[in-house]
Amino acid sequence: MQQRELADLADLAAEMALHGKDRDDPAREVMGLLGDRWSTLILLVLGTGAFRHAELRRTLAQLSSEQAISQRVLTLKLRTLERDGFVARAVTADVPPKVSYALTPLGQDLHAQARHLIDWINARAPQIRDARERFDRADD
Amino acid sequence: MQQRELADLADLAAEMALHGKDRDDPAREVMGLLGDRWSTLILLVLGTGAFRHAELRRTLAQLSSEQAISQRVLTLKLRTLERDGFVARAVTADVPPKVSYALTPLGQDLHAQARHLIDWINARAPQIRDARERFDRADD
DNA sequence: CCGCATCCTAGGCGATACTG
DNA sequence: CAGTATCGCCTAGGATGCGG
Repeated sequence: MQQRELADLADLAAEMALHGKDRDDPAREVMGLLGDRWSTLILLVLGTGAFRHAELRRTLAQLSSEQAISQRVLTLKLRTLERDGFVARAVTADVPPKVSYALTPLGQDLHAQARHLIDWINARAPQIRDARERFDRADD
Repeated sequence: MQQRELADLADLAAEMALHGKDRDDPAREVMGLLGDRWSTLILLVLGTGAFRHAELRRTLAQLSSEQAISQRVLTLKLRTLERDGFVARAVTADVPPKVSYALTPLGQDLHAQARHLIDWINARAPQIRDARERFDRADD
């Protein structure tokens, strides 16, 4: 049971690219995006079309059932998504200028991955809930 | 651009199941698992077989390049994974008793999802890095 | 309307020391 | 060896107020 891993572990490390800890390596960070409070939801909403900042904020509030994202955090999340190339920020030449956000092709691709994962989880939700119930009961 | 969403948003909400905020609904929490510092890595390692607590801790340390998980957090993460039915905890009747952890079938399934996602990200890593570089350069 | 700066809190995580 | 308890840090994220 000791030698077995030596081969496997090598590519595991490569897979997660966890050499240092805060490498600029996308793997951990993108996983982090999907796991955080808002990014995935933003992805889901932008998947339906382009949104302006305030409009997006209102929509997120609806979806999240009255619990709104602060504008500070929305700006932060959009910046991160934009920096990674998942979201494009467009500013009109109007006066006053209007800012709108939309998914890039890469962002649409990520959006698809996220949906796939969410669907998988939702399909397993009953199993998971059962497991939790059993665990909490056994534990007394 | 306003009416468009009304239909879509309904199932978006259902999809993420974000009714309250801290529902016992698995979707957000499992996404959170994948995004946190250790859970995915634990999944990856347990994907190669069963491990005892200390052994697992050492292995994780290797993979994460000398940055070890604290035993407190390892216990926490294993508990969460166990509670959700992804990991099974087995105790031998020996003296002294030995504890070992392994993936359940559901856990192996999640492991496969995680790998798939990681592979997707790694395949896009160059694009993402390019986007970042462009963003950081433009931003001055 | 968009974004920034400031302040504050809750929770994740690490370190250490202690029990069965 | 497995697990718990205490502590302290550090970051995500909320609230509010200002400037463009």
